[in-house]
Amino acid sequence: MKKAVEVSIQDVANAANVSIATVSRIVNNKAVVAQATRARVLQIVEDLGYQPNALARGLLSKQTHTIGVFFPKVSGLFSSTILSGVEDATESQGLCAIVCTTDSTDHSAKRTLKYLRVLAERRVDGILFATEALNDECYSFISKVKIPLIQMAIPSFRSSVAYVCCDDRQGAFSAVEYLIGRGHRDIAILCDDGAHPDGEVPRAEGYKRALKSHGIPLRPENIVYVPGFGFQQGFEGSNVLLERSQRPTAIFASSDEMAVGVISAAHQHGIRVPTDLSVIGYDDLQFAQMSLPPLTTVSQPLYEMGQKAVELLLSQIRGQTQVSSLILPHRIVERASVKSI
Amino acid sequence: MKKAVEVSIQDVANAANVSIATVSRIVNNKAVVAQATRARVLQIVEDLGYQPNALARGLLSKQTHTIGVFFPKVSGLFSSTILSGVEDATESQGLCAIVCTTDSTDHSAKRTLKYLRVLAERRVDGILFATEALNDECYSFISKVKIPLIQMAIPSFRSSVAYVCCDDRQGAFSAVEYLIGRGHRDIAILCDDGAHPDGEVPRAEGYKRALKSHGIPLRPENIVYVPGFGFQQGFEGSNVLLERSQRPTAIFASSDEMAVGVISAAHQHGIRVPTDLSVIGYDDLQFAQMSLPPLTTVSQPLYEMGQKAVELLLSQIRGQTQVSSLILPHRIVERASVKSI
DNA sequence: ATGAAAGCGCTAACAG
DNA sequence: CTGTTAGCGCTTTCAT
Repeated sequence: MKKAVEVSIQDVANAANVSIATVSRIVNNKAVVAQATRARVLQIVEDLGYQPNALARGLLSKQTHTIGVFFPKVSGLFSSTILSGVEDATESQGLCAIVCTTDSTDHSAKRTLKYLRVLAERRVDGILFATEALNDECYSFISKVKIPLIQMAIPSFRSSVAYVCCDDRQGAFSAVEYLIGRGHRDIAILCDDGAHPDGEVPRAEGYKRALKSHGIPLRPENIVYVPGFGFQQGFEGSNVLLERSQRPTAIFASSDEMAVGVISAAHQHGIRVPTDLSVIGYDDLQFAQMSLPPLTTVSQPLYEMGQKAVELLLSQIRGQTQVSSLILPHRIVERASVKSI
Repeated sequence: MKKAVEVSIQDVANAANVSIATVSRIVNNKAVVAQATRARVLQIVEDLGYQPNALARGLLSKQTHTIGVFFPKVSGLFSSTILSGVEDATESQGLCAIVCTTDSTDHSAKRTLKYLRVLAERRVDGILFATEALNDECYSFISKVKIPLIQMAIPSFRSSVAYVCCDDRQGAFSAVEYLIGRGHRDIAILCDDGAHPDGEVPRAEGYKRALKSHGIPLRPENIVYVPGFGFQQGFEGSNVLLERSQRPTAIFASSDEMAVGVISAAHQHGIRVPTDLSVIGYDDLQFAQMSLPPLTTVSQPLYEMGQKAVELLLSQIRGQTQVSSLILPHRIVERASVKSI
């Protein structure tokens, strides 16, 4: 017997003694077809296990119902939370998502470019790009082949590409204000030194503003830049802070992983969190509630971000020329890593 | 100007004054073509930004260089580590991976079935299935459409489907033996009650054997079954253990998340880890090293598992009828959650 | 070395 | 209501 995937519309037509056009109509519920034939054909479709060939369809319709989703290589839970939102949205819309991982260590973006080419050949309907700013070469490729594109988790500085993200400056502002509200005055920040599109570090900006708007003088040594958002960076970055004679009473970490790193470092120094030191994180990943103490943090709606990105992309695919960007709200999730003083 | 993706082989042929056959030969490096034409055509391909249409190619070749990868919905880091291995392997092989999430709460596997149908229509070259056993309906669908399939992370009980996983019984045995080697005798285990293919709970089996082989009597109340592998399950499941008058000196948790849950519960009870209680986890996910104390655990090579699965799948796709399964080695990673007594 | 033509599986006019 | 036909973009004989 033929493999089920090898039976074509022709086979069905033959078996049913109708033309392939009729089979097509029935399978796609187009036009009116006699009840009798319809039933007969449907039965045969069933018997033969006929599966319409999406390649042939796509060739005609110029739509593949497939999108590509790019994530940085090693981002763990952060990315997979977004992906989860993306995947739920695509699934419910009848799309498929191809995952593409970018290599952040490779500044020429060779891997990204390779994927882009592959996706273009496959005629994906659109592309979602997370977390990293698109470099020029990649961007020019995408705009040359004119594939709809939405940026996630980070604002795009190119006016032609819409994005969905949170306002990091605001989020940081809230976090620091929260700390201030709990009586803290000597607050440090740990942040990634990665160049942001506009050259600033939004979370550091938010931090500065919060201090300023509360009339708290900025101590420059309270801002420490580290290379990345990981546990290691949090751990090492906080050491300089913790070993100072006058230690800050609170640390705002730019990610939950960093925050957990801070807590570990504190622990090694015999500093208790939150008794001796308060720490607040950013993201609200799954493990924020699993840490000891459970982490107070700025929650980003990552899952929703993925969902919304798919919606935006879809409306762009459907021909909406001007799609607006989306700034999702963050919120503080209070747990137990901050003490009032 | 035409979108680059809309340039067809015909356009190139016209512009170069050759037939489409010649363009095809050049693009695919088939047959011998005059140096002059080759150069000219290549130049035009470049100028026009011609991208061969993968759909058309696939229609002819019956190969899509695409595979589908199934993961349970809420598995976070566990799945994404495997996925990372899968994606690296597919990328280097010139394949694309479509992520499909299964809904573990839905016992009829509606979502899985829907995806399976979609993948069949797209004529994916193969399927990778992680973590959950395939239910009968899904399996019969796959075998009907004859799509090559490899199971990951859990052994398959169907002789026709190959798998790559670790030996959980052995892993559990090692974990418990490790504990015994550190002087523990009163050891509890927290395990998922999910039905395993063969109806047993491999980690519980390994636990029992380890005790037995060291002549330690089994206390039935030391085995506690919980519904799942999460933090919550670890937390709640360990409570019964921790509130007992005679508390075990060590707990073997069936996952790192559970282990962290145990540590949190212990903390709440004022029980120090590892001073008052030792705990060992399973998986060695990224956060195992971030916990306080850092978690001693059984490391599963999840990333490698994903890679190997792709290799197995590929050899099956390439026509290897008998592909063998693979049991990857685990190892104990010593950190700081176990004390010698 | 190159071209013409068939055909992969399907949809969409256009006839009947 | 149903069949015929012309492609969609490509690869692959078979000629030349």
